[in-house]
Amino acid sequence: MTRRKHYWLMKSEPDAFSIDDLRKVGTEPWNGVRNYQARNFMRSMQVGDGVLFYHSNCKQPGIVGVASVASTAYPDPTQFDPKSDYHDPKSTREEPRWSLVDVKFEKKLGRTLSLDEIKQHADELGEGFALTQRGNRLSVLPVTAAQWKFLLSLE
DNA sequence: GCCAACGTTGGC
DNA sequence: GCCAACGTTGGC
Repeated sequence: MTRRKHYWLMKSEPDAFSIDDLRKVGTEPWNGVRNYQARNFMRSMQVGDGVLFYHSNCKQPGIVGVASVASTAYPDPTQFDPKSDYHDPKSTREEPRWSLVDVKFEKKLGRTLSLDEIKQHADELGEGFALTQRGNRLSVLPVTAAQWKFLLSLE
């Protein structure tokens, strides 16, 4: 079953894991997502989907690179690890609560598309752009093909 | 470091 | 099932 490529935006704190870190390792299991909506988005991802890599909680928040989905969703191993910050004692191997996908580096943008700049294009991006919706803290969110194309045209 | 916004938890 | 308390996110 094939379907059209979908697009996503995934946030990461550069102090913890930056676009340069992703370039270094190539592919990274996107562990630690502990929000059901974000998890459900990951479960609907397919290999080859496009990912905008976003730096959050830092000096210049914004889109810094492009990645792709490199696996379908599978259980996040950190949920079973008592020593991990992401350990979830309520999750079992029989019925894992949390999932992740592997994310693969594609490219780093020539410049950061800052949140400030993105907000200035609210009209082109439309009402439905989850990133700039008030109070939205989702770390994984969908991007339409039109939004994807527009955002990357800003580079 | 502050704090608004939001999700989750748990007592009732 | 309500909702207050608490924890987290993330811009500023």
